[in-house]
Amino acid sequence: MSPYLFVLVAEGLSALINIVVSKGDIHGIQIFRGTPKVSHLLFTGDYFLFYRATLTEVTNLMGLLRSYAEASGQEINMTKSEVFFSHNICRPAREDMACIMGVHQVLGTSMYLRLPSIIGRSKKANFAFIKDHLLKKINSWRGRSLSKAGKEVMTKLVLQAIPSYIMSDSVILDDIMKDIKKMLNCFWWGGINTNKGVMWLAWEKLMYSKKEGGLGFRDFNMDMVTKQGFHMMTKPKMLVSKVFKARYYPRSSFLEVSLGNNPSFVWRTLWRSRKFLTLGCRWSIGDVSRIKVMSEPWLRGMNKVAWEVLKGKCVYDINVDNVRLTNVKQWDVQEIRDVFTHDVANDILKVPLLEDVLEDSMVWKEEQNEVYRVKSSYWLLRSFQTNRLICREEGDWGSLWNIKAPPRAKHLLWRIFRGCLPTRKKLRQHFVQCTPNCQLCENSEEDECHVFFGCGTTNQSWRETGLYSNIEPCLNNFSDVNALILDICSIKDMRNAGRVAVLIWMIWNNRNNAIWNNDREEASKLGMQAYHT
DNA sequence: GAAAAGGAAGTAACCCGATT
DNA sequence: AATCGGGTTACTTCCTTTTC
Repeated sequence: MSPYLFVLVAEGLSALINIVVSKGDIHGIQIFRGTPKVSHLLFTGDYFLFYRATLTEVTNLMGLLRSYAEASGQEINMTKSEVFFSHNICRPAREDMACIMGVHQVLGTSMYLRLPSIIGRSKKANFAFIKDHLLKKINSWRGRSLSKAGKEVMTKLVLQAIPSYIMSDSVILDDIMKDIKKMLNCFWWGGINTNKGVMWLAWEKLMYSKKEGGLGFRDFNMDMVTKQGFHMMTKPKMLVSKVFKARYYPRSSFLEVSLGNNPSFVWRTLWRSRKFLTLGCRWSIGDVSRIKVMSEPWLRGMNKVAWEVLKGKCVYDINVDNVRLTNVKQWDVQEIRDVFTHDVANDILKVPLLEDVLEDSMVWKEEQNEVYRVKSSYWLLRSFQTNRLICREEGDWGSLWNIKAPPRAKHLLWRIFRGCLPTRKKLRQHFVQCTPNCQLCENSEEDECHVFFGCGTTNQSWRETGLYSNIEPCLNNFSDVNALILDICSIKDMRNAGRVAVLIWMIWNNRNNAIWNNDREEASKLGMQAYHT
């Protein structure tokens, strides 16, 4: 059945339930005083019904479901349904009621929408399934030979998307995260049939952005969680927002509340996102404002919320309304200058009071449309972490990725720059047993310089393409391959740079074919191919 | 030889029920 | 509603082993 029909029919069920609830025949559950009573949650074909575990309510519910089935013509499959009882219902009572309804009892350990429905103490075990998913996916792709560029797409679009669903409302444990990164790194550096191989770079270094010399793999976990926090603040009318607000911060705002007692796992996660929200969120001030001056982020262009105060006696109690003229939407300049230090006062006066903002509303300052985006949040958080481990690798990485060449060629250049191209010399440095000499000419040691510029065949192919005139002067000036290639890539003519990149890739490809498949191309042919790509 | 992985042990955090 | 404590689980740190 089409999903739309499902929704239409479900509306009917929802209405039915509402009627019965309002008559008092069935009571929804309330997890806390002040939270809305929830009697049902519907998600496409899945229905969650909540009610008291008494015989009358059970029979009422069954009657309701029967009339729904008759009216809609939809059979409810009781064998596929499950019931979960609270701990304080004794065993015989549970069995009786389950029997009346004709459904299984569950312990609550099952999964719903690919998420564990109850998260207990051993989260490691609860979330271990993520690793299985990933492993399956990787295995299903093993055996196909993917270029590094292909693997990049695969990793970014497929593999990292698997945990993202779970990541959107729970922070994955470090241990599991470590394993995931390990798996991805193995996949990245591994060969066709095996995930083994020299891991030339740690995953953390691949997570640098492309401009910083990495490949831009990301970990969005915290940012996705923060998105939920943003929703919680900006959409107070959503059911979840209401429930969480009533349970955890009934009298204060989301940003200033303490963790509270008996916090749930999800609340813990949301709660942690506050400090990241304060980095990118700003209040837009409405007509009547309850924003507390000291504890809420509402100033523009300030990284810290706290500041120095002149007459600091009760600033913690005042809100924005107190430093504003009544009736007119303007700052009370006199008052502000009296209470705050000079700099702070200037900052305050810079905050615009917009006529068309009626109510206080939270906006995301990193985006034009002021709506939270995981992407901008990621860069924001990262910019705050720069003083820690994250530092960029030296080099002009921008020009590398801007070259007009197929991605596979650019990836090869990147590997050369990063010093992780498995030439014989490099392999021996990593203590892999192999002969040191070039496999094509067997004259000299195989290092990058020799492969791409020194070897007889390659030299010839440079001439064939007519690019030799470009690189010849460089050969004498630079001793370092990186600097040489970089110089060629930064020449104005992007088409030429692209040709150089392609030819380099063809040379490397030819070398690999020669070594592994004993299949060697003529230099002239290489040159021609590179020229016409 | 270097980096990653594994192990052990001590410490912090957490869950959850009991208590008032 | 809030706090406390017992028992687990997770994290940290340091060290050794393994792998290429």
